[in-house]
Amino acid sequence: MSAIRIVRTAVSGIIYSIDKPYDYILPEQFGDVLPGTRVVVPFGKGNRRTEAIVLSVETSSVREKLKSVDSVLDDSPVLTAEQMKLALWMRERFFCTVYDAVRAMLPTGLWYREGQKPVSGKSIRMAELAIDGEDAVSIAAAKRLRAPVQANVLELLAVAGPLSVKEICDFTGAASAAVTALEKSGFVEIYHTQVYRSPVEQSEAPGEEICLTESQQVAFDGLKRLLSRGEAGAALLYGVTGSGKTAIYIKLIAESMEQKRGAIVLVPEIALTPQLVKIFSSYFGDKVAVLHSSLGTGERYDEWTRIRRGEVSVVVGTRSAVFAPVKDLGLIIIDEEQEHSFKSENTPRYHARDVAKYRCVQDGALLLLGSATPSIESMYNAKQGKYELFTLPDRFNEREMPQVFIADMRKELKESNPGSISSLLRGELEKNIARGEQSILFINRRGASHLVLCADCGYTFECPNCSVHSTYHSVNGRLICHYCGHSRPLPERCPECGGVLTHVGAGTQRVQEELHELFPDVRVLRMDMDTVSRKNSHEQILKEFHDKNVPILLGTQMVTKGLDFENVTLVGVLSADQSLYINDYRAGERSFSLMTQVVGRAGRGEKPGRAVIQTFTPSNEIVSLAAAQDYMGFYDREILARRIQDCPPFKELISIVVTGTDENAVRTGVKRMHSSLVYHLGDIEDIRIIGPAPAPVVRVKGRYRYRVSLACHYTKRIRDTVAHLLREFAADKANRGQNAFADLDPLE
DNA sequence: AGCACGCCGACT
DNA sequence: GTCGGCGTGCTC
Repeated sequence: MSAIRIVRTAVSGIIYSIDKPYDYILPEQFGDVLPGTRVVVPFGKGNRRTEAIVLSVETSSVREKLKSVDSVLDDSPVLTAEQMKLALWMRERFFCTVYDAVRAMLPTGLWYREGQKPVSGKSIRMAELAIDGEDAVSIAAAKRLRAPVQANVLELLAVAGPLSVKEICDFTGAASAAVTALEKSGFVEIYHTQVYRSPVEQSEAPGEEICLTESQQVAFDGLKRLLSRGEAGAALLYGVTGSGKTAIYIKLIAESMEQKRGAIVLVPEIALTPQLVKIFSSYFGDKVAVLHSSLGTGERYDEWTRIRRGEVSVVVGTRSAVFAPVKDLGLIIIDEEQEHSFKSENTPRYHARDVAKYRCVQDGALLLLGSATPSIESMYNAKQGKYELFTLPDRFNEREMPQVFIADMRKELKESNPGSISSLLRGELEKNIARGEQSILFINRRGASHLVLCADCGYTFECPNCSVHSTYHSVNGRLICHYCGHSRPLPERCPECGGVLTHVGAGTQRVQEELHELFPDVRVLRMDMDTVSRKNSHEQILKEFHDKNVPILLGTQMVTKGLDFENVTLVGVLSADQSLYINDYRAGERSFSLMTQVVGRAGRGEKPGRAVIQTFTPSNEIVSLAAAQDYMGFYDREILARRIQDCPPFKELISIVVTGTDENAVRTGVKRMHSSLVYHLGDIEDIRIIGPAPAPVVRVKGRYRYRVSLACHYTKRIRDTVAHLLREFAADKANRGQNAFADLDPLE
């Protein structure tokens, strides 16, 4: 009997607790199949078709009772050996299935769904001269009388070089038959090429020569030295807002391209990619690709393909772009590295910074973290010498930092101003309007904004599925749940006592109305999730703000970053409190970073800037540190708190979350999990086992969520034990109907 | 007997 | 997660 081939695979569509390698017979007919290739296999009792990825191929002479591979999805591996290793590492570290990790690395179009064809590249016909240009011109002259169309085509190709058949036909008015005829006679060669649906907006003008300031030059030289070593390294570039980090990124990328190595640049938000892509493409042309979640399936697939083929040297994108299959990776830049969007809140619950570190070690690449307000962890690592620290202390062109005022909202209330604009801010706005200068107002919409409550009994509207307050949308007059999307009309009176309903806290719409009352003739542009949902609308709003010199831009998170307008001389933080007082050890860091960024929006041009921070607690130290733009002061204060709280960077936090529809069952489930953790890990000296407690949002989409958290050093023993307990939890009948998952370094 | 439903447990 | 198997209990 001849040897049979067996593939060891990681299958999709399974839960973590049964994720392990599954072996299948690989029938002869499939030819060579390498690790990293996707296959379809029968799985489970019903033998339903499941996508799987080949981990390894072995031969065996003994016929085992195994099922057989159904089909092979890829001609060649879609993941490299390194990527497969990364997937296995992610499973260990983030408690996901191997395939969860694989899915994060592949573009959506590649996924297999029964009966559905995967997206493939579009191919077009290209025509090129098969003879040299001068010959083509003389042949064209000879053909002029008998075949004038062919003659035109030849002349065009001689001048313009390779063109698509369609372009030729459009340009000369020829039928494609003319081109085919030229191919037959051997003058022209026709070939097929991929046409890429590229979302990269090419910049028309090439980028200007970059001149670095003295401090930029020092940082660049140091980073260049690290990059040229060609071994894994990490650095933190701490540069105040407007200090010119992007210029250093560009020079560094150019340097790595010089060394024939690729780069990945991660940005926190989709909204920031087009700007950066445009700048980068002015320096690196079509060597730039962009990857983020709002690309269409086709676009994403094409960008991914270009990257994989090595046609791209720079990838710009959001979190998942950290997996971009860049050839000879030499550099990963994470801009605004403290941003929470680099942490995934869904399976696989990875942090892009962790993945980037792993990839840099794998590839001997440099990891560069850039920020005006580095995360406490990163600054700590820099101070400990784990990262090299580079500092850009000055704003570009030596512009002054804005002058910051703090408005006491308690006083406003006492002086019977119940609105969301303090008299101080109103005064500053008036000045700006009079001078024809622009202002940006920032609302933190987290938490209680858009809250509707009863003025008499204090009744508030909660979503019937989730334990969060519903958000009132005046567009359709409905209460909408921010988490599950459930919506219902707003009743006219309080359903409890019949009292009058009032709006508390303010969303962008409410503030816009208020601004309209204060300044009836002044235009206010609004930028938030509602107005930005349409494609490209973000840029349209900003363009309008800039071009039409609209006096006031009002918005949420998205107004805080990347915007650079000369005429903006005033910014306002309408309520600093909402983010300060949420129950999360990073609330201070988040608020400080937010306020610093907002303040940094003012005075980017010639004129000096002002900022107004409104708060009900003006004595809060973080507010005053942000007002003073004193990051190091903030760091010194915060690092002490972190040490006391047993939080990162001193300890890692891992939460184990139990979810289910029956609240009591979930509570007993999480208690069981808690005692297992105490039993298995209680002997560790410096571990803290916290909880169990309801998750910050205890009910989401009808499921209750309770959690128990560990503050500890993230050792192999911890990983193995948590993995073991998750499997044990799933296997225990007592936990039927409940789900347990672990989240390393959870967001809140 | 015949079947609807819910729970169990295995998944290569 | 998802399916078939199988027990329970109800109905014809």
